[in-house]
Amino acid sequence: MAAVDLTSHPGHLARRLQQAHYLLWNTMVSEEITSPQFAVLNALVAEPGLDQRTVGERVGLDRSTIAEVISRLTRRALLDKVRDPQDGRRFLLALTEDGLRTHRKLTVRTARMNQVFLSPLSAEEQTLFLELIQRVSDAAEGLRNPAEPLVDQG
Amino acid sequence: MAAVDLTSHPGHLARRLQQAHYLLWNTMVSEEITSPQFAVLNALVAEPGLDQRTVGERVGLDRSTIAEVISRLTRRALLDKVRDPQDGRRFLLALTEDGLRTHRKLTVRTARMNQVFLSPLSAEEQTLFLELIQRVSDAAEGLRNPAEPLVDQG
DNA sequence: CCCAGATAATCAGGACACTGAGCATCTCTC
DNA sequence: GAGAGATGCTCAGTGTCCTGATTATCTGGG
Repeated sequence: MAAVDLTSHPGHLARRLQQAHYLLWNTMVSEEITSPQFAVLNALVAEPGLDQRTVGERVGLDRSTIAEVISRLTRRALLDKVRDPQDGRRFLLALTEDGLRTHRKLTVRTARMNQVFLSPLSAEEQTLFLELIQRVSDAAEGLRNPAEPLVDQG
Repeated sequence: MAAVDLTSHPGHLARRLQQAHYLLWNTMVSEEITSPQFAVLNALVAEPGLDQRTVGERVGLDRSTIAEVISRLTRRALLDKVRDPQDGRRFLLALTEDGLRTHRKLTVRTARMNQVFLSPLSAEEQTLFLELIQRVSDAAEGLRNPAEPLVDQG
């Protein structure tokens, strides 16, 4: 009676986009390491010694998810986890030799995959595409932590 | 040493986009019904009496995931599941009165949410955005089932 | 010094999302 | 009509994702 066309729903399309990416990642990059796991490795290459929460912030994962991802990476000996002697609540994270090697290897493959993934778009469209996604995500993200809680008392 | 800028990675951005959408959906549409669940309801409004596999195909969910989603919707009495008398393997699915009501209610809220979600973009950008996502997803999806398996024997 | 609030991590519980394996049913062919 | 292959569904296992509650630790005020 009143069904909607889901192709005009950005949320639905976002889900499909991620599935498409998952598929391509699995065939072109790795069946062992997932895309979020690579993001964590990458964050620790950029800034070794970060704590869990901060890594999560860098790659966009909440406290629970980042804990799980890190536990898997630790189990596979791709990163080390040490109590911060300065602050007993924190764990300091850093890649192992194996983690570094893995990151290097996957970086190359990831670049190739991104090319294939975006190949249906022209060069200008690709740039625009990335920019549009980012603007939409950033805006919605902003709604989560209202920077200024809107003064509404006289 | 060689960390990558994830903002140029469409996969990473796709994940962030979906998280942003999840957040907005949760606050503006429903905390009970998820976006994939709404997609299933919507598919059954359009075509009542579909079987599980076909619904999954319509909304982009694999056989296992669609089974779980349907089991949740059935548990909440939003849809009915009946053995196909013509084909004992199939279950025929159709919305209950409650399911129809829920779909109607959420359709309105979803439209509002989509507006907010896309509001950082101009009207032209919005159209373009949806089109670009779809083109990328469709292309990657196409790699899954090669329509013509490329004859390579002389 | 001690306690209250903030902060890092864990745990429990729920919802997607995929693959591979297995079961029931249908269908096609001989 | 009996076996072979295809097809719809379920189940087991893994990996994101989220929220709410709990635990351990730190910090600041009295």
